Amino acid sequence: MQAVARRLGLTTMALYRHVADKADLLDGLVELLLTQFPLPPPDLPWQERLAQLAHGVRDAAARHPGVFPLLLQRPAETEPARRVRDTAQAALGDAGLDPEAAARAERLLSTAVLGFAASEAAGRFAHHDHAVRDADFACLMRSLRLLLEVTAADRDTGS
Amino acid sequence: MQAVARRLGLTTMALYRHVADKADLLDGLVELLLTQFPLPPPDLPWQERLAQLAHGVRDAAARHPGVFPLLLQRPAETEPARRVRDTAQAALGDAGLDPEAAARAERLLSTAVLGFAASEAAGRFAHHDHAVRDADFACLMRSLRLLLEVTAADRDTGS
DNA sequence: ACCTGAACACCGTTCAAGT
DNA sequence: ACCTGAACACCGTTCAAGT
Repeated sequence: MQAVARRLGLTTMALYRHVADKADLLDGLVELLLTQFPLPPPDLPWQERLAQLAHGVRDAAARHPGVFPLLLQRPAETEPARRVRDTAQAALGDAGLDPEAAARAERLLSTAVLGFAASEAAGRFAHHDHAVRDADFACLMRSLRLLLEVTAADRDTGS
Repeated sequence: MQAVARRLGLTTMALYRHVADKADLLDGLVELLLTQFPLPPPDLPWQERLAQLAHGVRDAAARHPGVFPLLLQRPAETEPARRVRDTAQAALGDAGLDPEAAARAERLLSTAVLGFAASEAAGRFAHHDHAVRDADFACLMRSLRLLLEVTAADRDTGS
């Protein structure tokens, strides 16, 4: 709070005009974070859209490692959070999942991607090169795509 | 610090005899957390071992929601952390992955499971029933097993 | 409407001093 | 060796008071 106020050239107490408390300020920060990467246009293939979303999330984590871990901590029911989630769910729907399955897949996929990005931001993989982490991320992306394609194929053949 | 000291019936300053600082105390807590679930015996099938590990992690998160999120934040190079990781890597080796691939798969799988458990502990899925979260977790487990089996099959047929 | 001063109840940490 | 008292530099937050 004091650091933020100093940066704005105000006293600490002036902040409480614009923000209810510290948690409210942090909520505002994660909301801002979710607008820091582009949402893929809906006419791209669904694989492409999910990949762009995941890369955007990872980039945002790299640019804002301090705030990012908060994303995994709160329900994120703000407008920008909803926009990101709807984009992912739409892509999963186009992958052939029914709405309920798409919602579940979105929760699981976002957890995997957010978890990876948060781990990286917090330095959990700090003893690995950036090249290793890039390969890890690529492997994660490949695995998730494979999984969705296998699931879709199972559905198509009715097995 | 003060709360811990009060619970021990000591003054706050007495803690600094046994612990370097607050971060050190928290490191000790996550170390303890990693001993709170059983490591599966190595004679079980690898699918079984990974499943037991994942369930153990989720239970630990449910029992200690306050400390758990810290697991995703630090490198975890302590002895208990290594034991858990080695158990997972051994199972992945038995699934047919070479050592490098097993290490990578361990990083990705642990991130997915830890991310899910941390999300649950922190209340990110608080607006969903426990039944929904159980189904989510079951879906995650099924997906990860499927993924490993597909990968193993690909390797066996040399494609 | 927006900002400030003064104050409150808390933090983690250090260090000289005690037994 | 282990613990304590006193002190320091910090937190977030409130509220009456200023413009």
